[in-house]
Amino acid sequence: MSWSKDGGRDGSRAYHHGNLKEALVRAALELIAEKGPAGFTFAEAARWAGVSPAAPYRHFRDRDELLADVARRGFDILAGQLAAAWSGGRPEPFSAFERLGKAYLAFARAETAYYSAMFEAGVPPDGSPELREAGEQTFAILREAAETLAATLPPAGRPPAAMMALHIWSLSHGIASLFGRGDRARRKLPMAPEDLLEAGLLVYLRGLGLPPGGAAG
Amino acid sequence: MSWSKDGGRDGSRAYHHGNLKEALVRAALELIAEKGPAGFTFAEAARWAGVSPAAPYRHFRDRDELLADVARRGFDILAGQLAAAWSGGRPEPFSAFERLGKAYLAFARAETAYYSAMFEAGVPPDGSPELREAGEQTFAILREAAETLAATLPPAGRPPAAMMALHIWSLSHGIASLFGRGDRARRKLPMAPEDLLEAGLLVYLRGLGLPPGGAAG
DNA sequence: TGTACATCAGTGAACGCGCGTTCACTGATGTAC
DNA sequence: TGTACATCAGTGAACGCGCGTTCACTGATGTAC
Repeated sequence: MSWSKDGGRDGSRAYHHGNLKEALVRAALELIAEKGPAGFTFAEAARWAGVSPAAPYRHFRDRDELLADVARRGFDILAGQLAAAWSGGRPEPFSAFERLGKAYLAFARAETAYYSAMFEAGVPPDGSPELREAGEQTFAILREAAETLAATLPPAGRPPAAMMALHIWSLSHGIASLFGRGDRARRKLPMAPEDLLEAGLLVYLRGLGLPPGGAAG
Repeated sequence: MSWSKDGGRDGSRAYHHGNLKEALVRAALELIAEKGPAGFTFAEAARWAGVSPAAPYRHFRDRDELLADVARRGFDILAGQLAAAWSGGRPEPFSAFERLGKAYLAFARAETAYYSAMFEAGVPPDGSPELREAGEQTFAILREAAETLAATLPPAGRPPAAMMALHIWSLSHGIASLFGRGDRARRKLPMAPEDLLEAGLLVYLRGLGLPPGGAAG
């Protein structure tokens, strides 16, 4: 499918890899998934990509820069999935909001390697402008969703939409980190993480006055 | 204060350290605080404790066992602080519950090294019976608090206390992990994490029918 | 279309370093009598 | 109270290993003319 750039020249490796940067990112993800964010080295990523240990230095200053790039890509992907789940709040904000939370959990489970690079590898959230930007764009989606939902709420005692977004993020993140991850650090839970989140969201939104006319709990 | 076992014999180091296990744990905490759970090695902990690199093997099979012991101790400490904050639900469950949440945040901020050993170092929650037990005892406190609080709630549509406990844990944990930590992986927040948690708890409990007669929001 | 040349993305050998782990050992401590 | 001995908790030297990083290099690619 890809490889069109190198391929064709029988089986021999081309001198230029052609896509080493992407290959290193994929290697990092593979190794993180296998051994956690700690157990991955620059040299090993190079080996995994089939390249000499000096080659990665053409693309990343060091291991940390590679990790930060992985985290940034993770935020881009997460933002995309959240946006798709939210889908402009259609058909109506309440159910779209629930999809949003579940998309967060699904990401944590399916993309554990990204998730731990983003949140648990010690990468500082504003270590690079690109990373900070990607993180903010992700949060912007949550915030927009919260704003749309807030507009359907009784105005009395309604908290700022930004705060609602932070609550939802924190709850989803807590559930994902403790119970929803795809690796061996997951804790056992007597129910599906999605159900735990859904129930929590329902209680929370009821505390805000919802549902006034929406779906019944 | 301590050292009574070795001390007295002028300034020379006694051949036996006397408290090496504790010293290694302290070394691990120091190093985790300084460089994150990834950046700490068995050999460095030995050096930090002023002991030869072979000495730790008398007390821990390997680095992972040391880390798991740090995590276990962390849960013991956290359980103690949560129990103290809850304080049997006195003077009344609602305010005690808020203290509980804040104690969780305080722990994450003040004991960042413990916190990351417990939750972010990749230590599997049931890697050892002691660790699992300590984790369960911690959760038992949350659960007891939730049960006491649940008893004050209107019974209609009240979720199981265990689920309430999980919601509160997840929310607190999410806020602590994202915004409340004491290290450089903390995200910026336009308010105190404690306030974010308090507001979230209030909404959640209102969604459960609280406060019927308790403190006003 | 062909040639010369700059640039780019790799190689592979080399280095110093610190880690994990082992080993035979030794000094200190505790206990039996 | 003193002696002999077992046990315990450390030493320190040694090892093989893989990592991070550098260096001069070289093959492939793109471009000017």
